[in-house]
Amino acid sequence: MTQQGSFQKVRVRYAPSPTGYLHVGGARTALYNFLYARKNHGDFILRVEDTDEARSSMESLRMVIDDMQWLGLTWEEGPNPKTLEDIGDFGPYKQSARQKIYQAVAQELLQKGLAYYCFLTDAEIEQQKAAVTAEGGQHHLQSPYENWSLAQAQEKLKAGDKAVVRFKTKNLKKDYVLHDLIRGEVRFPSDMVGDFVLLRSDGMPVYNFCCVVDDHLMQISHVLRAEEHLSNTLRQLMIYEAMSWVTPQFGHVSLVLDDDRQKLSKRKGATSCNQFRDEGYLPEAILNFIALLGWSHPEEKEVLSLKEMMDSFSTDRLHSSGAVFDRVKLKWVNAQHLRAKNETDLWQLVEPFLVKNQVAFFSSPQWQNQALRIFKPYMETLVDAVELFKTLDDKHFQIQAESKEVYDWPSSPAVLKAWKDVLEASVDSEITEEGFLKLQDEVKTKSGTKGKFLFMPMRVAVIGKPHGTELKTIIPLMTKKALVNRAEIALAKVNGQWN
RNA sequence: GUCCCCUUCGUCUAGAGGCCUAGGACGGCUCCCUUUCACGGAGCAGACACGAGUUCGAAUCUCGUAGGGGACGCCA
Repeated sequence: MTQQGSFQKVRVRYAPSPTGYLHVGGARTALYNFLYARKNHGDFILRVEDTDEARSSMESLRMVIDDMQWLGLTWEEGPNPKTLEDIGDFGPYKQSARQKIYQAVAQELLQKGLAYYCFLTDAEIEQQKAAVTAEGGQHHLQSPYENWSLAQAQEKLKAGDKAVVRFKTKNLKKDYVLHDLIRGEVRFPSDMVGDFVLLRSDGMPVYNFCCVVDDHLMQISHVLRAEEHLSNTLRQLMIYEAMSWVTPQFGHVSLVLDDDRQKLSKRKGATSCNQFRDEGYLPEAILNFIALLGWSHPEEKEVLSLKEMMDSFSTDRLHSSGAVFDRVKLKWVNAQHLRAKNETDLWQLVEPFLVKNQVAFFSSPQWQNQALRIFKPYMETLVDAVELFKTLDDKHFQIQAESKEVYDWPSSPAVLKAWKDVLEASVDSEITEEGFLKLQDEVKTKSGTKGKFLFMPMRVAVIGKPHGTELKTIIPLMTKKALVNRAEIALAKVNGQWN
């Protein structure tokens, strides 16, 4: 009999296999586990499932850990984020370093006759599969070795033959019932699976086996994981029963899908956390957005801080159908978090993007704060700052094609001429908001225009396009010299040709 | 193919038998604010996959059908 529940303390884990970047689907699973731990004053453990030696790498582990750090999902136990050395009392936390543990458990199952050495080769398995498929039957593997005695098998092993250890699924109870936190009662017929591998022929354990062993040994109380593992749970339940171990509470969250309702794919755009970081997304926005893909706040709040999520998280608000990853809504969520930041903090985030794109800026914090105050409502991501700040950098100044219509107005040359003259006549080297308002009045009188016929040509002469920020707010951020220079370029253009 | 899971506006979701003429958010559209754009504000359109039951009453419970997804590895 396997029991469910009855653990001293909430202990949850996120167990990535380090075979690439941290995918947003994985990040969501990590987040749910993290939130559950924080809400229930439990432990959050990072376990590294690196038993697939061919695909796992230290570089990938590094990437996953960096992304988790960036997101702010911290763990009590697992690899130290800097040194990668284990922290915690239940280590090692890398499965590749736990082989002896798995082998001991496998031995116990072997001794009890609940598992057996199987010497079937790949070719033999293929052959058997083909034969069974031909007659349309169920293709569970039938191993001729399932009833061999341990001594018999060990002799063959000594002779140098390679064998895997298989779990024996004959003689088990008819079906297994899983009480899933999200899906309720799920019943699996035990003949759904055949004798599955526990240990590979090189002694390395296979996922379903080490997962159970580790969850038990690490005293994991709750397992929140992706739906793709739902049918694996049957195998795991069988192992728990064979070892008479108490099972944790399982909860299977559904998959994150692309807009074509397929599993999220790279072809449609970013899918990994580091890509979103490069695209100017805030970690709190990513967290907020992915949390809402399958979970909802009790008061239906949409813009949430990590703290608010930690305080209000519960598994009963997790739901079971697949969720499409809507990049448009992610942008909106990002904009909300971005606008909630004060200018000083925001500058810290924006500056690296400007530097990377060689956009010049003034070092004065007053200038930076003022610029951000103006640009914030125009920004959805940090990269948006690049185009915005370019308008203030002379080497990026150019009259955009969309300005042509404005320049074709008969009154526009007069406005530009007046603007340039008035600017040059001005005694100040920096133009304040009040100063600009005076100049603007002069231009109005001199050119005899008003409304959009006045403002649009002037805006083109300042930022290179007819739409954008209010002139009186942006002009104080520029030097008179730069403004005169731009006015000259604009005037030359309006008098010349559009090519 | 077999087994398992899922199915509410285009998308994310609220909804635990009467509070549902189905609520919110993103997106769309309209209007307001505004010299433009953006922000902000107000409003409009838009969904219970289908079919049978159970019940006085069903988005909610049951069963079927259809569609989607997942698993069937010496991957995780």
